[in-house]
Amino acid sequence: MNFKKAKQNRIFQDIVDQIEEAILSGRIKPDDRLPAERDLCEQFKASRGTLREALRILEQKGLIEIRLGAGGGAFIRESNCELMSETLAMLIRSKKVTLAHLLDCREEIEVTVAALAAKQATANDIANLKKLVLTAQQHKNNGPDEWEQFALVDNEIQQEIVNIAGNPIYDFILQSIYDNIDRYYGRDMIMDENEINDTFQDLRMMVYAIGRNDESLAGRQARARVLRVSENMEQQKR
Amino acid sequence: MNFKKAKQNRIFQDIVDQIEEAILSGRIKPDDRLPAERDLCEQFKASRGTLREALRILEQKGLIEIRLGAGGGAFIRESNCELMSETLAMLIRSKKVTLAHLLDCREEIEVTVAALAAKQATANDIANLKKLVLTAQQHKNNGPDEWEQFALVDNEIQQEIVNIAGNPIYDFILQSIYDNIDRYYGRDMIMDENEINDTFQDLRMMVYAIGRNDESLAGRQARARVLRVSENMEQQKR
DNA sequence: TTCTGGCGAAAGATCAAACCATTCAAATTA
DNA sequence: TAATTTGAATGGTTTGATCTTTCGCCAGAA
Repeated sequence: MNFKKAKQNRIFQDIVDQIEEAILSGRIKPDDRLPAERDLCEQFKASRGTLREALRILEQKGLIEIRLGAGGGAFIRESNCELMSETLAMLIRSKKVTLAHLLDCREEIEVTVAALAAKQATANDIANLKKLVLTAQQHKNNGPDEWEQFALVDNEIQQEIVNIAGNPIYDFILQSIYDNIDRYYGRDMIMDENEINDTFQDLRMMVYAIGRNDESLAGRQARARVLRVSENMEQQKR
Repeated sequence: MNFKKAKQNRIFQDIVDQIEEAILSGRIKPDDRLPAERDLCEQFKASRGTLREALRILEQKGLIEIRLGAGGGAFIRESNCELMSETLAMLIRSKKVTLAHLLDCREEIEVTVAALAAKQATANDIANLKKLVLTAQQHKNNGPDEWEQFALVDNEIQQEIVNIAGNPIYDFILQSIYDNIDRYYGRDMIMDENEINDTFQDLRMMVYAIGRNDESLAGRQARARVLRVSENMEQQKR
């Protein structure tokens, strides 16, 4: 037999479970506010200390956000991948994961995602992508003042490709990886004209490949693109 | 500018940071025990309630485990991917992720990992894999009594391949995905003789491909293998 | 000698009742 | 009208007591 140890009942855990269930089942929605601590104590018939331990756990799980002062309290949060990012960050801090691991993983997953997107893209998806590429092209041609916006559209395209791939797990993983790469390098990425042009070509080709539902080409282009980004980072590091 | 809001100083957060730093930097090691709550209060000059909120957070992060009774206390835990699994589990419960997403993601990542392993496998790695395949073959040939051990060796081989790929992020992600698939299906996987034979052939071929450093073939074999597992699951579901 | 039950200390779990600090908004004042 | 004051709501922290679980030890029984 293989039973798990029956953890002793801890009141705060029961409170956590109840609130968590209410949130995840959608019974209470993002931006809703839980009753004040003192009221919750009444409802759960628990002391404030115990209740607060429960709130700490929910807060750390990213399910609620606690605001101070009048009108404050525990607010339900939109779920996001912050917790996954934090987990990765811990693995990095404990030296189990390095920057090279992050970059490699990003490369492989972006390739996978691009191929998936190519396999599944509908006419509608492709039209959207092409529109975004046009926008990017305009920003590029309008000169250095709009390069920042170019970078934004670049991100939008990447995001759209992940959406087309249709599996939110990749989205969460990639977001977490980006977050942690940013912590190494800072968020800002400086490109000169050549790099902008190269990046744009990569984008155009990748969208072209996805438009033709060519998985293999899309994957290759995705790899080319992400390798260029990695190189750019390596240079700025020095 | 893009600063994060400077959260007001919360004492328990400061305590969490200090202990977390001590753990992740290795100043205190797994199985070490923190001082008793009442002693820690002294050291941090904080009340027990505050200290306990900090311990709750550390416990939730999987960094410590709290045992009750005499000789109990807060013990440093070996870091593992439990937290990542929990995160995934929450995404599933909130309906953002489905079983199909898990299976797809598993498929793509195992393919990626097999290809990486093929690219990087050393002679030593390959020898290890072949030894494991031989063990599996013996268990298979020894009949139904040893099929359970066959399954174990099967897992070992998969684990070894992830190790050869050399990027722990894949390991964490895959473990988390397995954990969550198990929660759907239960841990036990029943195979008949045909399935055992097929699985063994997949294994053999995959190791063969890795042994020849043939990324493409390794990837294809990995896909064949994981698809077979998925099918088996689908059947048992009915 | 060896097993068993009970006792007491260690350590976490919980409770209760304060008081402090922050924030918002309504009331007051210049 | 605009700036300032003030009060209430709400989370943050403290203190100290009590309950519960667990472990080790020891005396008595088999």
